[in-house]
Amino acid sequence: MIKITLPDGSVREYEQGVTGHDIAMSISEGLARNVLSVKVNGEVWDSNRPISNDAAVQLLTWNDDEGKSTFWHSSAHLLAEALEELYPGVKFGIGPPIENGFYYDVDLGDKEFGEDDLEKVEQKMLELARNKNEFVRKDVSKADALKYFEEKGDEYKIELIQDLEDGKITFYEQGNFVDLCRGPHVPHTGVIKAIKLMNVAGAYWRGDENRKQLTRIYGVSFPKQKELKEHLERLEEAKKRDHRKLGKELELFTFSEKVGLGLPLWLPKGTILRERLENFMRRAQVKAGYDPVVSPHIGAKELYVTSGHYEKYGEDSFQPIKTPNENEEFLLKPMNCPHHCEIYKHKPRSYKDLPVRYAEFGTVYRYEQSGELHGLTRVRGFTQDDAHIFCRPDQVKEEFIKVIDLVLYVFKALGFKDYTAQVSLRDPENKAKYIGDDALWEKAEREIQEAADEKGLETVTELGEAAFYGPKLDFMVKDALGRKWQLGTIQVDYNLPQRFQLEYTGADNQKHRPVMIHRAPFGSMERFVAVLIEHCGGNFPLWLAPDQMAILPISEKYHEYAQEVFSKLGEKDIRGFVDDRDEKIGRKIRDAEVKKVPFMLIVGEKEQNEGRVSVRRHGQGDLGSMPLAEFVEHFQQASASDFN
RNA sequence: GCCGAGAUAGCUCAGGGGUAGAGCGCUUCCUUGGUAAGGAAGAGGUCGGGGGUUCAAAUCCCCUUCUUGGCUCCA
Repeated sequence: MIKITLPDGSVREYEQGVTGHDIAMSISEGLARNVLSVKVNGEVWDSNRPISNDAAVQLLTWNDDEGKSTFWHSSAHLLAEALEELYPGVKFGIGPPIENGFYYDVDLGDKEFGEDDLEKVEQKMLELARNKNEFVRKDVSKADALKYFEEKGDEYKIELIQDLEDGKITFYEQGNFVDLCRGPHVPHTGVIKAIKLMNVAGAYWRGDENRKQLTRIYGVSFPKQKELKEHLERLEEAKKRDHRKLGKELELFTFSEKVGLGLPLWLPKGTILRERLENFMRRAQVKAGYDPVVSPHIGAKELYVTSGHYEKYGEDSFQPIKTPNENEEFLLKPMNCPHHCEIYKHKPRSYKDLPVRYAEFGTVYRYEQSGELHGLTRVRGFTQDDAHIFCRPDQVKEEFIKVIDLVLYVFKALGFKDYTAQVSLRDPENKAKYIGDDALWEKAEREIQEAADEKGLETVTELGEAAFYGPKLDFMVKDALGRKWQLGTIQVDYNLPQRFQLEYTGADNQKHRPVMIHRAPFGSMERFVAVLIEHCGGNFPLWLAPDQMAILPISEKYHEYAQEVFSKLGEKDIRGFVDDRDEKIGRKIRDAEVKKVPFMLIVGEKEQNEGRVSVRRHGQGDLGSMPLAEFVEHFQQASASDFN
């Protein structure tokens, strides 16, 4: 007999060789039906795999993330089985579960796989699922594993097996399909009841753009049809919050082919929103001891040769601008830091002057690959809420922490709770991608982690995500459709001060080298606004809303009073418009609601006679009539409470 | 840049070899109104661009530009 400890701490005795399924059966038949896999001493196993020793066991169902992963991983195998039936000779790459579903990378030879094929494959999968084929685990030797896939002619699996250790290789078989796989899997294909293949995409084998591009088929599956339906409805809802859609509907920004791809045009309402954010940041920065600076949009090529940007990105950048006469070349600035370094250098610095903090809403231009452009989140011209802090080495951590405070303040003010703090380090396998010496990199990496730890920030570490001149602390946020974007970023940099020969005179009367901290709490105005739009679904906090109120006269007779209210509110910095169209009040209300205007002020005979306004709040309805002064007070309170 | 999908009126979209359609928006007129769409009339499109097939192309084929879902990249 062996002892099995369940998550609630209870211990039960079972025969040696008991399976997760058996354990579930001993609790209830219903549970046994729902068990997808089982966690044995922290490792996820098939629910039908025998347990031979005492163990801590957790039964995993659809309600556990790991249970879902098992389910989707098995769905990927089912997809592969369907593909093999429909397209004999297909070769397989990898087919993992992902956050919302699964995919399989396949080589279909000459077959052009389009979206029309998805439904056919989907039907085949459902057909195969109904066979309730068991997933059978088999240990195989490396030699046998290689032999199997050599005979099958699947070079991708062979490559994968070659990297595996002999003795630890397993195959899984369901129906006529055999795959290299470490598992685990659901008991049989029959539990997969609802399947939707979402889309096809090209994906490079092993993520290497120099290798063959395989066809990646994305799908999602569920144990119940209803759950699939709900999932698809959630996706539809999320699409309604897409900043590209709302940006158009609310007239915030637009693009023009004639202006150029990836070059956003800010419309008046979007510009107001953006300026309010900028002013908010300016005030916060004044408080935090930053000095504003301004630098031009271009800089001599030599500037970027010095900074290292030219060597690193010159080929993949907008090419230099040439002057008509002299042999001069200028680059559109891709970064503000070289300019700020030169500002730092305009006079000698004493250790007593540091830290110096230069802030600029600097517009930069980067040549992004055309396939990368995406609404406002990935563009070719954008404005960073940039600043560079020049400080002594002993001030780095303190300054870094102050910046973290600023970023957190900004996120809090805007109600961003769902972010990840990511420590972005060098790829240790590929140090040639970065400039600067190891010791300084290590020092910077240590300082970032320490600062984050001191702020009690929960961080994830990503290798290979550093900037080429230094490590970063990035604040990542997801958009409506779950795509991750980097917003705020803080970077410690020992390299640029060296390249620009920045100095200050220390207490010892010797020259010393300052350290630079690059930081942008929003990241860029464009991306930040995009994420903000999706975050609030276009219902901006009152203090940011482009139109804070709409004055809606009942009829033409009250236009004059409406104008009077409008200018009185303007004096109190409450912005909006008078809807003086020849429409009925119901219509005006509807239009203001659709445009997500926070306050609607209805004015007619009663209001005019008594100096009042009838107030309606977006999404809430009629708040009743009140004297204008009372509305101003109500507005100001509402505005302040929107500011977290 | 690569693989897939798409582009028809300002917006959202239908149509699919034989003289371009709807709803909303816009303009004009009627209506002067009380908390989510008042009525009528009208203007508006070389069906993204180029080439080909055809008696005839928005429609079929090829190329191209842009948009889009991914991949790679992201100072």
